[in-house]
Amino acid sequence: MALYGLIDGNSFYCSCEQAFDPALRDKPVVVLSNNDGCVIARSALAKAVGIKMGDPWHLIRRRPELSEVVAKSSNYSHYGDLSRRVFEILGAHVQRLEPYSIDETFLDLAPVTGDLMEFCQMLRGAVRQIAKIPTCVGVGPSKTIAKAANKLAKSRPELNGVCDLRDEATRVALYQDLGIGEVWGIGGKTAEKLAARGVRTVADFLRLDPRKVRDMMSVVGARVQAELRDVSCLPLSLMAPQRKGIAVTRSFGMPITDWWTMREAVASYATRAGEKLREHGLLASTMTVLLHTNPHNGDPWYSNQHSARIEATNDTTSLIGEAIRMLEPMWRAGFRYSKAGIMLGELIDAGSQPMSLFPTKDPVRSARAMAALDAVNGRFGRDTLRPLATGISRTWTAKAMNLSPRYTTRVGEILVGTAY
DNA sequence: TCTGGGGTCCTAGGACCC
DNA sequence: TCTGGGGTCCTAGGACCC
Repeated sequence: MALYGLIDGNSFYCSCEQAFDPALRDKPVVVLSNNDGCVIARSALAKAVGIKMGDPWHLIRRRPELSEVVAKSSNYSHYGDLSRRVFEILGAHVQRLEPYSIDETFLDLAPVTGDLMEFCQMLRGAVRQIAKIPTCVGVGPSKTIAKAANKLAKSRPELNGVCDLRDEATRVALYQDLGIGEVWGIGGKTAEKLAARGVRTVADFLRLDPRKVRDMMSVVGARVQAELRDVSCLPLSLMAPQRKGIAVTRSFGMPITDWWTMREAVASYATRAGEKLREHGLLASTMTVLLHTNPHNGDPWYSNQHSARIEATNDTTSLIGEAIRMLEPMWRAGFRYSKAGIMLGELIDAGSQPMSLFPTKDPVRSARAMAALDAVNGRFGRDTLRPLATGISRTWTAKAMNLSPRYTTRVGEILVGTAY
């Protein structure tokens, strides 16, 4: 009988900062993204004062009631070191484990003899004592159930950090109240779709005909349902799979409008991508360069990406050369399209949301929008802008590459300042 | 209503995860 | 002024082939 455990670090990045600096342990702590832009991890106290994942730091720091909050810039090499340490400690007690992310790993608990709850508490104690990281453990007959158990262990203090869902009657009772969106593999979109059909809890979801689930949610949903029904479909994978892509992407704190600044940035991303390739012992045979303007400020935004087959390499100079070659035409086009987008917004007097006009069923608005579009294309060239459901954009794709990428290097998701 | 059938390969887009 | 970064998998649909 399969038996899985899932152990993960509580507020992992924050716990790492607190492990490093004990003075932070009784404070609300957040860890910030690149450029200290937004919150990517919150300690329990930070969650308690209402800080949400992704909250922009520049807004939080202005609120007087949050003046106690300590913010740390992210330090991924530090977190990686502690993560390896935690996995080492666990490996000393569990023969088969599958690290799943930087802060969590699945455990094969089937071979454990004796009291399983005591064993899980022992693991927690070892990690807390040696690595100074607090953890929670979920236990169940499938990975998905173990994930759900882990979540419950976190949200219910009376469980003391370990939640055991081996017993079917316990699960059935819990599924009555467990929101389907809480389940591993069910995201916001799917939860919305299910809610529209009156499916809100795991219990509701398990009542659905599996064929209907398959139709609605593809094999992914079918698998989730089976796993929740105690049919384990996701075995433990002991070998880390080969990387399929490597990405180096950054946004800037300020709009970048100078070509040489952008060129240098992309060169440094290509350099970093080369380092990662060599670390993994890989060559890239396809490269993608992405670039977009700030999508948050209400202006029409520009987004573009270009992929090309390249001669398999992990050489820095070659990667930089390819990246710059791809970047250059997109950079020039970005200015043109941004200007065109702004002109369109002015012409249709749509304020900051011209994209919401396309497509529209209102014939008057539609006609006005199309007339504006014609005017813009008259100025900037045919087909500069075309109506799309998701926004004003122009895709630039080389259709010549008909070979399958073996490994992809994506270099640069770049914020270009809109040029007026 | 019927329109050949069965493949492969590739891309774009969507959804999800941490 | 200031809004993350790095991944995976699945599907639909087009091009192409015999």
